[in-house]
Amino acid sequence: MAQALTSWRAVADEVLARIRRRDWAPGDLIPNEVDLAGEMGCARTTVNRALRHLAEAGYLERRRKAGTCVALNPVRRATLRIPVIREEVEARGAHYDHALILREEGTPPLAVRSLLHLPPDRRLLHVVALHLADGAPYAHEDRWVDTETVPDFAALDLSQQSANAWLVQNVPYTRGALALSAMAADPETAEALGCAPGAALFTLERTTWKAALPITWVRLAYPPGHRLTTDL
Amino acid sequence: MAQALTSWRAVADEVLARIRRRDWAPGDLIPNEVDLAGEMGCARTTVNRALRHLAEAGYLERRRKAGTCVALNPVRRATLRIPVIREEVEARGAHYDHALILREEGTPPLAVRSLLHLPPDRRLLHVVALHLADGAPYAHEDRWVDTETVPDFAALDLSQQSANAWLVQNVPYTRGALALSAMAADPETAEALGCAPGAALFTLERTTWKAALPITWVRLAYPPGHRLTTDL
DNA sequence: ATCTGTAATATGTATGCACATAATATCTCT
DNA sequence: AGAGATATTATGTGCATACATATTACAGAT
Repeated sequence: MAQALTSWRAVADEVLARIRRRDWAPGDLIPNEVDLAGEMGCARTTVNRALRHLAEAGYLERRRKAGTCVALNPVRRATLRIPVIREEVEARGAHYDHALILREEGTPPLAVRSLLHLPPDRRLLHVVALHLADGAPYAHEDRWVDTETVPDFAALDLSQQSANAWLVQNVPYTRGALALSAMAADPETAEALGCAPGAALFTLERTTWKAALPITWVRLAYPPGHRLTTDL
Repeated sequence: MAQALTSWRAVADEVLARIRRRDWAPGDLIPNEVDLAGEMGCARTTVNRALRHLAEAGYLERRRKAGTCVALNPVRRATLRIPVIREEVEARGAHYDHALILREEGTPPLAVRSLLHLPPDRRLLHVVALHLADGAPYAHEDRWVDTETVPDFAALDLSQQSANAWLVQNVPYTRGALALSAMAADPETAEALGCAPGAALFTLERTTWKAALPITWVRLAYPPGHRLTTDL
């Protein structure tokens, strides 16, 4: 070994370099931790930390006894920042504001009912709002809240704070699902966002439960051109 | 302590339970590692492992000397599986196939040029293909490849294997960017996917570099209704 | 030949210890 | 009071060691 690699980051870098250099090709079994530790001149703990990190990042696949091999598909996952709209807007140096468009009890559409596992006659609170950046439409929010699970929500003054802000602060969820998709702008959404009806909108849907009880379903629709980005 | 929590998972579970129970509310500083280790009846290393895990998952924020506090926003990130189309299709039990629609040298549009940091006159290889699941359109792929960075690509028989499969196997990248968005179907894409022109398509764009050299830009467009999902 | 129990082995985890590092708090000098 | 040096402190990391656990490989039984 030319130089002892004694920090787990250095070890991880070296292993990643070998993968990129194809010293170790996808699918290959790489040396075991003890051997690597010997080669690198550090403790097995350090190698373990490095390899665990690379496995979490998706570069390696590890199985007890079988060993560690280079992942066949270098990147099969990405972590993306889920926008917290107010922060997102303010991070751009813009002034955040939101406007309540609708707030009434009603029967949610089938798609929402089935996602939340609700009976057909169950009534929820329907909230529609528009998020603004410097006065311009930033995102359109369509939300259904189960006021049986979250009774305090009914009394909330939504002109003061956004539904999302209140919910994340006050109702910890135990399970959630996220779906990214696209939708054609319906007339109401188009008007709110100031785009043409039928325009292609990027959407982000989130459903949350507290144990088995549904809390809320929310869909954010962004104006045409909006992109959610991340590094790989 | 009722019961010594001696595995990092148990410690993590306990800490998460306290956060959910609001013993520790968002923004609160939680006890330091030494104290927690004392309370839980385990080594500081174990607590460290647990807290590090929760911080990576986004539940905690940690700063040296300042301490560890409960994240203000429980989930601000999600890891999502990036589809490897062939696998995705076959995982559904469908037969995968792909069809080459176009393959010719040309000047990429401005958006692609600027993403890849290329001069205006630079010519790239343009490849358009359709991914099929049981013969039905599954995703439309629009790709530009820099054949100066990847000379071997020019000689590739794209009817045999997909551009993506070859690239991930043969050209390790050092940097990549991912963007999720929506677009209105242009006539060619609409025809390939069998949807109406102007329909809202969910798109996934990936750009990759090898050091400072651009490798490829690719955009996958999915038929209306397609959703990319993940748990929170 | 197939099934089954057992040994071998690579990774996974827990611990005590030491020292590194970042960031805040405090003290000192002007 | 303000600037800058210094102490303090919580997390970050490395190491040696021991034991746990999942899986494979192999040997022996049927």
